[in-house]
Amino acid sequence: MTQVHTAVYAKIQQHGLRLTDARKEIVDTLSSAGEPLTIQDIAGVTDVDQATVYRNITVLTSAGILEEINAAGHGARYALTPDHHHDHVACKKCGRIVHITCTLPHAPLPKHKQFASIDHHEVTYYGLCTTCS
Amino acid sequence: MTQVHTAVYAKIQQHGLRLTDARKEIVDTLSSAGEPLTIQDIAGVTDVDQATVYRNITVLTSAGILEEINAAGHGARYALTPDHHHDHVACKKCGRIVHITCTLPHAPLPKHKQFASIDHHEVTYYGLCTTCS
DNA sequence: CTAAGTGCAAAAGGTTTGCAGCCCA
DNA sequence: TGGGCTGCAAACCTTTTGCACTTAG
Repeated sequence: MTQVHTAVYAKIQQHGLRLTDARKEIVDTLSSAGEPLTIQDIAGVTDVDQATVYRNITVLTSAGILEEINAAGHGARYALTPDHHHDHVACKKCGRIVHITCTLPHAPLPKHKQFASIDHHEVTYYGLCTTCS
Repeated sequence: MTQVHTAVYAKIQQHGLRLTDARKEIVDTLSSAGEPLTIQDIAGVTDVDQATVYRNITVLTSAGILEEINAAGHGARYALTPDHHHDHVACKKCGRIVHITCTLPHAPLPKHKQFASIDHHEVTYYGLCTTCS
C-alpha cells in the first residue's frame, strides 16, 4: 500500500463512489504497471470480472480519476490521472505508451468558429520502442 | 471530379494498388465530407460493403493515403492525408474532429530511453462544438 | 439496512475472415 | 488473362446489459 494508492482511494470516496475490492485492484494494477494499460491487460492481470472492469473504467474515467489515452492504430489505454500535465510517446508497432514531461511551454489554446469552447490539449509523439525496433 | 480526387487516385496507383470503384467512393466520400469520418459514416454513405470499407481503410492508411485520428472517448476517424502538417480539434461530446493549421513552431522531437526512434507527433485540442454546447 | 456494486451469462456491436465470382491492369 | 478486389455470410472478439446476490457505508 503506497502513498499513491491511498491518495487515489481517497479520491474515489470523495466522488461519492464506494471503495470496493474491484476498484482497489484496478487502481493497484495501474499504479504498479506505471504505464497506461488496455482493458484486456487489466482484466487479464486481476481476477475482477471483465464486465466490472468495463463499468469501472467508465465510472473512474468520467470522475477524472483515470485518463484515457489513444494511440493511432491501437485501442484505448488507461492510466491514473497524474497531477501535472504531461505528453505521451506511443510505439507505432505495439501501441505501448509512456509519459514524458512537457518539454516546451504551451501555446494559448486556439479558437475555431465551429467550437464554442476549447479547454485542453494533448500531445502524442510516435516512434518505435526498443523491443519493437 | 476535382483536382483532389485525381491526385489521390494517382497516389493509389503509385502504391501498386488498383483503382477500384470501392476505393474511389471511399476517397470521394472523405474528400467531400471535408472532415474525418468514422468507418460507419463511410459505410453508411456509400454502397460499398462494410467488409470492403474495413479492408480498404487498413490498406490506404498503411500506404499513408489516409490518416487515422483518435479523439479520447470516441472511435477512430479517417481523413485523406493532407500535404501540410496540422493539428486537430475534437468535440468531447460528439467526437467530431476538425483540422486546424498549426499555430506555433514545433519543438524538436523528444528522446526517451525506452524508444529507439521518435519520428512524428500529433496535437489534439478538446472542447465542445457549437451544436453540442 | 439498503442502495451501490459485482459476477455471471446472454445479447448486442464491431471487426475479421473464407470463399466464390468480378474486374482492373 | 490472372491476380488483386469485392460482396456475402459466418466467425470472432469486444462491449453492454439484465438480474440475482453481495457488500460498503
